[in-house]
Amino acid sequence: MTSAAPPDMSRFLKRLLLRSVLSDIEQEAILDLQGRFHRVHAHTDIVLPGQTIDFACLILEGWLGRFDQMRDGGRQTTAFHIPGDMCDLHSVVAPTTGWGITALSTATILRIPHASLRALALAYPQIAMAFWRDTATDASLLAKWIANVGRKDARARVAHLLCEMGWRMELAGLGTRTSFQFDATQEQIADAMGLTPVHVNRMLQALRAEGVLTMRSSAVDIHDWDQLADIAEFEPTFLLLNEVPPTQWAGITP
Amino acid sequence: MTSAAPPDMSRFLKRLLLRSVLSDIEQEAILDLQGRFHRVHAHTDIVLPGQTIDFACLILEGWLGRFDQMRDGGRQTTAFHIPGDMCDLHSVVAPTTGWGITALSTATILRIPHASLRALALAYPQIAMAFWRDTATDASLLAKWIANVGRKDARARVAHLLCEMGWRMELAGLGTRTSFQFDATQEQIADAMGLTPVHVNRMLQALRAEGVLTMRSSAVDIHDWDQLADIAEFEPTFLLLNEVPPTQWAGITP
DNA sequence: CGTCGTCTTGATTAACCTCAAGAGGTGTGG
DNA sequence: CCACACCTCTTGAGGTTAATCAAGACGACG
Repeated sequence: MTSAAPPDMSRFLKRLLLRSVLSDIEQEAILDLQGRFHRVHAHTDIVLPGQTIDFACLILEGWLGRFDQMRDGGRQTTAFHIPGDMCDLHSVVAPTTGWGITALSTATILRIPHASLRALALAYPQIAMAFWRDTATDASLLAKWIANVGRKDARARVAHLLCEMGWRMELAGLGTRTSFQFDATQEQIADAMGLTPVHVNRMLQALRAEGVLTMRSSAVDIHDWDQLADIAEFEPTFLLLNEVPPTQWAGITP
Repeated sequence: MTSAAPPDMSRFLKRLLLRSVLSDIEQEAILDLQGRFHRVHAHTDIVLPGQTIDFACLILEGWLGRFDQMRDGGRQTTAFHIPGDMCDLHSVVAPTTGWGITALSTATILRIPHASLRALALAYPQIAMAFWRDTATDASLLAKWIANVGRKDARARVAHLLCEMGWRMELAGLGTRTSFQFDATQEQIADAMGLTPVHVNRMLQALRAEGVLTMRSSAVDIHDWDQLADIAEFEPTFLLLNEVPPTQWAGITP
């Protein structure tokens, strides 16, 4: 499904402003970006591995996953993306993908032409820096995921994912870090954490039994943030929120 | 150990030119970068997790690892870096690190001030794009590592690492993909692959027993590239070499 | 010559996977 | 409105991979 673009770059701009300072003119330029509106069902692949693309995907609603595919068809999710994320902004400088993007829920996205994004980056050096910083943030999350998958046990991995998503949802204005909507199936979590769905199930049960959280339908409620963060060895440094003074963080209660 | 900077940006420029097109003026600007020369011993930490830095590390000789540290002191290496890599170029836009950098061998590096790099990016939009692209390449390798650690068994992980290093060494002009110097200890490989040194040892033995490679002292010789690539499910797409027409690839025989 | 780092080997253990089956919920078509 | 299919979650039993623990061999270096 495709239609003309309702202008809704505000969440994306807000995300950039978490880490970058942009002038009014630069902010206007971001808000003026145009894209093609799409609505996709859950389990739809939006970008396939190996494709060369000329657009980037801005999420308006729902959530997507970036994945790498194995020969046997098995998938490893390498990143989760929520509304406000331009989930493959880096494809502007690397349009031939090794990865794919899939809709993990029903989602609405805007496809923004690379040409527009490149034009902005070339015209406004500070926008180029902000885009570069966004890619660096993405890389920082990837590095943290390597550490989680490589060195932590299953329970800590799941705990860390929930801490990460809590922070990111709160930063995106979609709930608080201890209470947010996250309608991931246990299989989707497994694909991301390098585990099997069965084992994710047992680890979530363990966390519930410890009383640190509940997950009913798609609502995550973290009852004991400190304990969950302790289990996960969660440190928010990797979210790269130090780049801008806290006064510019919108709606964040530390 | 520190001294005045002998200008040796040529490897770094060559690396950028693998994926980006830069004019003569832009290339000159890169070559004119100045840095502070350091010689470090193996096992020296160059950047510690949590530090805020105002320089980036260009490797002239030897090799470094980027790592994440667990509470118990255990380390997960998230990237290996070889001569020509500016291993934390992304720190220009994210100077407060969640990671650290350590010398995996005796190495010589140049510390390039963020200010110089930022000035270049702001003055030359195409250099900004090239730096952004370099960070995207870094992120692409990180994503591939997640997939390896999350979904492949130990033998395939080790095989993939050797394929990756072979390609990168060849691209950097430091040998061929089937024959290169790689003086990693089995413990360093284990830290990177999410394994124990004991198990890395057994996997290397298995690969040697299959006749696909030999590793004596620091020399890697891959006798059967196709089989090793098959074991590893290695596809070079993730190295992002499609950005520039092959005529610009220096000294590569496909 | 002795020490230290690295590699190697063996035995045991633990974490996680695989396979299998059932329960609960939801959407769909007759 | 009910029957059925399908998806997700759950539980159990048994199997496999890789970790852990321990010790010896080898080589480099002082």
